[in-house]
Amino acid sequence: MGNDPGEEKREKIFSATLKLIAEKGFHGTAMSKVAREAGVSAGIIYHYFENKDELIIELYKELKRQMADSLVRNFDQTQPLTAQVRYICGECFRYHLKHPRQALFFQQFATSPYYTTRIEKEMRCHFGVISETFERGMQEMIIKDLPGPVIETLLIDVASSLAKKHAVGLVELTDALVDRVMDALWEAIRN
Amino acid sequence: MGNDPGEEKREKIFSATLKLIAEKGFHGTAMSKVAREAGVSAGIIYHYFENKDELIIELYKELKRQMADSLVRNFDQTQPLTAQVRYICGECFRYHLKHPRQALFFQQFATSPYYTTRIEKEMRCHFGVISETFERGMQEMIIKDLPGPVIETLLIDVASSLAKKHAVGLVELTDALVDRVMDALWEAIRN
DNA sequence: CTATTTTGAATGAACGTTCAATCCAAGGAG
DNA sequence: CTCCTTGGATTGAACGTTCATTCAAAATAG
Repeated sequence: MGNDPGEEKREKIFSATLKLIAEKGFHGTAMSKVAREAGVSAGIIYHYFENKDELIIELYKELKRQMADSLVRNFDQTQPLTAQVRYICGECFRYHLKHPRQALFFQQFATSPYYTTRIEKEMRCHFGVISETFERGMQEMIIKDLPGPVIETLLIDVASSLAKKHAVGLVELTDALVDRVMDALWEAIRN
Repeated sequence: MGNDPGEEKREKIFSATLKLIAEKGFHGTAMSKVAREAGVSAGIIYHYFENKDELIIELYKELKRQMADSLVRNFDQTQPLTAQVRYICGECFRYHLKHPRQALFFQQFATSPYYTTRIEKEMRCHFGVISETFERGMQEMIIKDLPGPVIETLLIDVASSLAKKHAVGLVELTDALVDRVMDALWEAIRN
């Protein structure tokens, strides 16, 4: 896979940034530490990113894209809506449990000044299939007619919040517990 | 109300700290900025608190106490258990919507190195009535037997996530919508 | 007067960012 | 094959700023 070597370096910087931010938070993550963790010099980060803020926002977009891909990849639109919602919910949990650093990062990002409507709307396109499915579910009165961001909160934010608590040891998310939480969320959403 | 003037200053420092931490996070909140926001000199903070860490921990304890008070204030133990549990759920959800800064602060604190079992056990006493009610609710099968942190996520993290989205304009939280979300969450929690 | 509260300049460490200097791969010339 | 040129990639020391914290001195209270 003769990848662009610059792309490789970008990824190294991304993954070092993700690791440190998950551990120490935004302001606890120094650019010099990112450089050390990525095995590059401090200056080179500014060759690939304008500054620290842009690095963090670009990382968020990249991770959001990856998550959306993962949710949509095996999504089956021929299934009944109940199954579709459960699937999305389940994938969400599994994804965040499998990538605890991303869960920690997402939580921090969502409660930071970086989080804006502009960025969130920019990311909407990656979740097209999913939101369309929910809209149809609402029209057919199968699920409650709640605004998209509310549904997102109930599925995605709950998953990342719980995954974060799992990552720091506040709760143990067994498969059985995840199933029960998904059941509970379905009760919340369905009509 | 001839309050201790030192207590007034403490409160000023607390509210400045809360505001800045909710906006910028722990590391993004400089002591000098806290001082400016509180309208005091930088040095005086160290007269009331040993250092930044102690300030943050004391703020957490104070806010936790305030929240517990607010939940218990109009709590009516003569009501049927279902009404009691619902009442607490509703108050909790509304409290965090009403105090988004506290919600953001709690979220940050809970997943930071500041958060320890020791502090949490110290705070238990303020939630006596509340946790007893939840326990009885679970025993009598009124609500689902889910771990505390999961219930907390459904009430508190959902509330603060929605409050944030409301703040950036991603969704408009009308009273009617809040009621509907609260109903939905009750469906998730109840048995 | 004494005792307590308050100030804000001073301190050294750590931060984000810059940039002159170097490295290195690729290619043409001899 | 060797030498020279070229331009982007990379380095790390250096810069100015900001940080948490301290403390002698000033203000205030009793």
